[in-house]
Amino acid sequence: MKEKSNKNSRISLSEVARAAGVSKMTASRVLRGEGGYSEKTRDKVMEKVDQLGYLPNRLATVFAGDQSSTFVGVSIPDLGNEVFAQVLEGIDRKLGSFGRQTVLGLTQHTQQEEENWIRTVLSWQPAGLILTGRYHSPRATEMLRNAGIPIVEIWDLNSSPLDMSVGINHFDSGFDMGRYLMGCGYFNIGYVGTSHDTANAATTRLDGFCKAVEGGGGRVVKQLCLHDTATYYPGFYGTEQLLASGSGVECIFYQNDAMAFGGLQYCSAKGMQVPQDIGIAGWGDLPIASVIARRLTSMHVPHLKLGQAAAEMMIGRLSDEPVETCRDIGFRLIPGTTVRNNA
Amino acid sequence: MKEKSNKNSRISLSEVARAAGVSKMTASRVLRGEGGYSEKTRDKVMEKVDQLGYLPNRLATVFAGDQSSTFVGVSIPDLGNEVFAQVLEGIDRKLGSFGRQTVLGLTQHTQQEEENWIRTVLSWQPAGLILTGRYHSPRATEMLRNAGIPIVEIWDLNSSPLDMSVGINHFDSGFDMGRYLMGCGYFNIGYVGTSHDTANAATTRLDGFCKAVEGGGGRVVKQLCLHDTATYYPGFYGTEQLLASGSGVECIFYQNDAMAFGGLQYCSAKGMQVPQDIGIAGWGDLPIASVIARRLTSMHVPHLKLGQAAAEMMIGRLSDEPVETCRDIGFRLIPGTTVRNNA
DNA sequence: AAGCTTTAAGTTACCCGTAACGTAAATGCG
DNA sequence: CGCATTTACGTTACGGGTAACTTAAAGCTT
Repeated sequence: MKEKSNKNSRISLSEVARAAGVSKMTASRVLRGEGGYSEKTRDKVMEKVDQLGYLPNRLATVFAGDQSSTFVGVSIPDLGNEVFAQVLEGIDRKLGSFGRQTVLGLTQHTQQEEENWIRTVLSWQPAGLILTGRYHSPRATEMLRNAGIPIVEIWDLNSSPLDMSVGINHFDSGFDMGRYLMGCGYFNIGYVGTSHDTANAATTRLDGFCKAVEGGGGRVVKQLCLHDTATYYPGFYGTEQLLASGSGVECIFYQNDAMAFGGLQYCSAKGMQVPQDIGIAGWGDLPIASVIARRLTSMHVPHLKLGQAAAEMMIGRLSDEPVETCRDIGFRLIPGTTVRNNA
Repeated sequence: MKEKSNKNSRISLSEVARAAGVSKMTASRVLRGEGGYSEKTRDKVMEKVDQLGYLPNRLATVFAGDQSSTFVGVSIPDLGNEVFAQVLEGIDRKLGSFGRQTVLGLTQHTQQEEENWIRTVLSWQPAGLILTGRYHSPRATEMLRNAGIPIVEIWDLNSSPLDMSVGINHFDSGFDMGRYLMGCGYFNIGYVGTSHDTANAATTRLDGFCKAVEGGGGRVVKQLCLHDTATYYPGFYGTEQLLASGSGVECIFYQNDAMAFGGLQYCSAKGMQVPQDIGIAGWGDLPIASVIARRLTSMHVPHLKLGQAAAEMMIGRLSDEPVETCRDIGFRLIPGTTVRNNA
């Protein structure tokens, strides 16, 4: 009655063995190629494998407990942000080349989503987890500690990680950008970003940025768009609001390049010249930043390399190789031509 | 000796049951909330669950064969292409809201990679598969047919799908763009894209495009960059090569928006005015296309909606609801301002 | 209070592949 | 040729959870 079609129709090892006239164990040995059978037997078994279209059930293997799974859970805040898409691509390609599969989780930047996803994915006995960000809910942290599997926290470099960490120091990158803009002669500087109820890397960047600017005698005017994803449109409207507030900023630093493009577009729509009338600086250095007419001032982070490094650390740990638990992937300021040159 | 830490340390249901002084079965019933136990027993079990930090092992449940897994395999060519990143986001969000997890596979546009991934992911007993594209290797096709699970082929609408299909008619979208550009008064039109050894949606678009242009008395000059991903730089250099070839094209249609941005940049770097000196048309309508100074002529495809539709079809099929097997998600031509207006 | 029904458990078997162990036949060797 | 060793298998048990069945106790009815 009840259709369990796939379960019933799936060919099992026993069926292959029976068809080949050998025991389950012999068939298993042939499939794993670990020896202990004759050529004739091997051919017989392999013939039936092809004939019946047998596909092994990895669930059973892992479940038997003699092997760990080949899954790695990877949590990413969202893919609308090109940066994270590239990080994910770097991770998946590298994991894939080592025979591991990515189980994706989009956390939408919330700890609750992350916690739910962690609970679910742990129930699938993953070989390890790669998580974006260093801030997790208390329950999540507890589950992660108890999981007993390798964990790589990426993006936001964490000097005391749960297990391993790779990323950059966001505070420093914000600080460097602040110092650079001050060096360009700006003092009254705006910031346009999105607001988050929980701590995250963007907030840390802003902290570093403020420290540099305010420590250098400047002023930071913040414009945080509520409940918006950090893309073009909030960049556009955030800029409009900031400029309308009468704060008289001479330069705007954005949470990321996408928002900066939105800002550029607003300024150009209003007939403002960049950088003559206003300076614009982004963060993240999207590929397109080097392809628009004016090179966007930004902060370059090697996204793909970051993803690959995370996957390498995971693979290394899974192979019991010694791995560094904390890796700084670095960033590089791109001067660009969208802020005035102080030279 | 050998550390199998996670295996040994993971708390099992039996341990919870023993701690609570009940049988495994009773504990199982409590956890599934299916009744047949007293309140006192429930509290006792739940107390131990919290105390020991028990996490169920879904592998065992699925393996037992009484439930299908909550995994859905999703293959995507690459995430460097923003379009596919958004499709994936749409899929994962929707699947997640129904308690399903995405197992990712990046196929790098090759059938061999896809086949390998399919083999692996099927061994994990997924509930279903969502595949980008309609062209699979013969072995892959055979495995898919035998798998006995729901399969959604996305992106390239397939009127006779393996199981279900959702996407757009790429031939028609190419045709419509060809007719539009002819209508703008262009006759000598270039195409810049990447070359693929296997059939794919971009090739189908080009076929439709050629049919419209050549059928209307025009000419298409193709410039296919070998072995390159379809992003900004091949767009830039492909444009350079096409213009250097002396074909005298008046307008260029690109494989996608990213390549078109590369072309725009090349033209602007060479001092050519768009659309006065040359027309530029992209495909895909990236979010940034509406944020640059000139609105890029393009073809809009509802990416996020496409992903969500795919996930909905999958969920529907898994819930034994009747679902349409073939869904056209549609496209819309964006006239933009990067081709001359024939009005 | 006897008899019946309901509730709250426990027991057994099973899913699929593999480790560990057992065994019979083939081979090697002096 | 007889004994030790290797090869080529087969057999049993197991992992973690659940379906199906069984059993004991409690509740209800008249």
